[in-house]
Amino acid sequence: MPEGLPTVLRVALPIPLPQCFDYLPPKDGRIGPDWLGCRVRVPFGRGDGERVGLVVDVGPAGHQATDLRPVLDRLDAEPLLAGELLDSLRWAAGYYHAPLGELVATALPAPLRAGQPLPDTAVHAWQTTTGGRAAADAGRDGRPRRLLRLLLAGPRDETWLDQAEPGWREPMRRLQARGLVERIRCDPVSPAASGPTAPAPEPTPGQAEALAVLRAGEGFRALLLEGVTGSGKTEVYLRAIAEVLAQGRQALVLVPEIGLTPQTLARFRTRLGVPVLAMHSGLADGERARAWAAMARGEGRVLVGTRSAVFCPLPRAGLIVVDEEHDASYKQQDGVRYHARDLALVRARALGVPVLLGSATPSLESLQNALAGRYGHVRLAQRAGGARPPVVRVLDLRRRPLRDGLCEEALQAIGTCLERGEQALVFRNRRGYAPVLLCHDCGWSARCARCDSAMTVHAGGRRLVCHHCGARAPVPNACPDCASLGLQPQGAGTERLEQALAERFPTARLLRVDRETTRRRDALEKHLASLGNGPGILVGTQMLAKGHDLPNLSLVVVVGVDEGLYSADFRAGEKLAQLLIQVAGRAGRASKPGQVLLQTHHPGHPLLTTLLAGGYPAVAALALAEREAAHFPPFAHLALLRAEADHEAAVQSFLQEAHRLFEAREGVIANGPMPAPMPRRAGKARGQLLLEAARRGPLHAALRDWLPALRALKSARRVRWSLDVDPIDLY
DNA sequence: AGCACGCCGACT
DNA sequence: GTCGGCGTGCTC
Repeated sequence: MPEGLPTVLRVALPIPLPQCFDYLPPKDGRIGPDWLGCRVRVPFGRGDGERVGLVVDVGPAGHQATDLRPVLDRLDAEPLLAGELLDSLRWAAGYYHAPLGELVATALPAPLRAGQPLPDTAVHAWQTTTGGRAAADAGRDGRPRRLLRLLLAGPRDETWLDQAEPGWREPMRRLQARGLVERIRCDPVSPAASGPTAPAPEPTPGQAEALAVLRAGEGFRALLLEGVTGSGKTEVYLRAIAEVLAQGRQALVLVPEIGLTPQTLARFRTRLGVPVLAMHSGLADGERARAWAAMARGEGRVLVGTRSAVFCPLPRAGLIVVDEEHDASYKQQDGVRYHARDLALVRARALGVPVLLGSATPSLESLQNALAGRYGHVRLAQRAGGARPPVVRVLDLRRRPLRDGLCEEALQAIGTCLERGEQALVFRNRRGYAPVLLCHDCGWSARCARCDSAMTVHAGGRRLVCHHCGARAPVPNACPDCASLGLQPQGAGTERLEQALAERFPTARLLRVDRETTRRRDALEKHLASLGNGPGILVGTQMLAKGHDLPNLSLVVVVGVDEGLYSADFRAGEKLAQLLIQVAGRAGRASKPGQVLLQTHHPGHPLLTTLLAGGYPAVAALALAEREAAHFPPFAHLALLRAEADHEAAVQSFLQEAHRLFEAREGVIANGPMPAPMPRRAGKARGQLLLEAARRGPLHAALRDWLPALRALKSARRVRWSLDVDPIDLY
């Protein structure tokens, strides 16, 4: 061993510092390459602070080692995070310019982050004992005896019992106490009983083509599967996953935040015939850790999860699917601001497996990759089962009176729809009663004291609420500026629409779905189930744009299209088109064609005329041409430095100094400081600096040099700042 | 991010 | 005379 350079463990810690930390072997132990990827408990900082970190390197100390401390404990006998996943985390740390320790912390479920052992993932089943088999015919009829009879046919695993016999645990325990049944461990890969599987329908030509493309190659390849609602994208996923399972490999399916419903999971389960693990924010920490561990051990075969599931280990990976790949919920908006779809691509490449990106309205990024030949591209044109696309009409609002946000023509269409015994959906992307409270005499409007935004009128016009900071206030009796009594709620949110529709159609069933009426994930399903298939009206926000099939829905009215037409955000057009297509897709899924009405004051706007004439592909082509001309993504790459502080001056001086530090470079432009679209929010002043580059290389090289200098700035200590690589929203 | 150390205001 | 404000510096 050379002098002065002892072999140390390089440990990544969950701390916002760019470097890793070197530690000596534990007091009595030796270290070797087998430590790589294991968690360790280490002393950290002054006093008796301790942290859990991950060994990411074993080798000679990076610098002269005089003050190194030994690790306290090794927490894993076998590496927890190594190989491809650790490599991908390293890549992500470099790409997002975040500390590796923070990526590791993001990838691990909370219990593992805290140092707990990898949880037990054994699957347990129940079977009868010899005594139990003898006793099955004797005794009274009842629940215990029914359970006993059930087990006579063979052992049943606990997941199966949960579904088939809710509340089975208590009677089963009593049977166990009488020595009639016993609990056994069973092989998780071939569970004792996985229930019946549903037959696969015959694939359509489009589906067959997509599957053929997937089968054609070996190793990594990306396929963009573009298909309208109801064209059978899920069927392609299911078949592709089934093929992967048949080879004994694992599949990861990413879904948007609101897409992970019990129905989705049930569909996967019954078709695939293997346990399907779920991972989403509604899960308890222990459950997440169990799903993660099951995948890590190769026992879990299929994982369906939201954004963070992209960090699950896949030792026997066969396929990654990203459903609704354009969905903004794949972008993490705090901490390490990663994009799960992009990381799915990176991991698929590193794992040497195909990745399937599905959407009715692909992101311009993915579309451009497909057009450039980097991704395969299959369009599923027609809806399965011969259903016809909805008829879209624009309702010109100019010079037409609005009744609480709806024009007479829309109201009549809703009436006709109800008379036919069908359902109508009124879509409005604003909750509350009215977006603005205005004084008709002097022009005053109610604004939030802590944000640069108007307060929304709620509770039928009695309360003011700020949607950005949650501030509440009563609606004043008179205008605070001119004492006029002419205060009027302007515009209509979902609450007002609901009220107006209730007045106009007093006997109709009416259901409002927004964040106020629907807090929990499964509440949406319950609400929709309560509406049933009978005639009725749904009023709601984005939450209604997808999920749950509504076969009797034949009319969609979109209120408030105009806000998206003239937004400052360069992605607004893309987002509006995606939303309109998603919502329109709700209409007429069964045999009858649906109708979609768009209320607008700008019937001639190119986005609307293009959408009507050529659908999403035409809008996307137009938007891509605009982006190329304006040097915006996907034809340029962005990074956004955001800052916020109590005082505007702190934000400004930090961003100015940051800009000054950013030396002129070939191929990278720094713009700003520029005001955030909402310069003050929840009492904090906010600002930003935007970096643009035609190529990623120079941008990342610049960031690598710039960030250490930024961290050293005195003014950086007076603000909260963060870097967002590939920002989705410019604020 | 924590956490400790360090120099200046209103309280027992 | 002290308790405590958060500015600043450091963490293998």
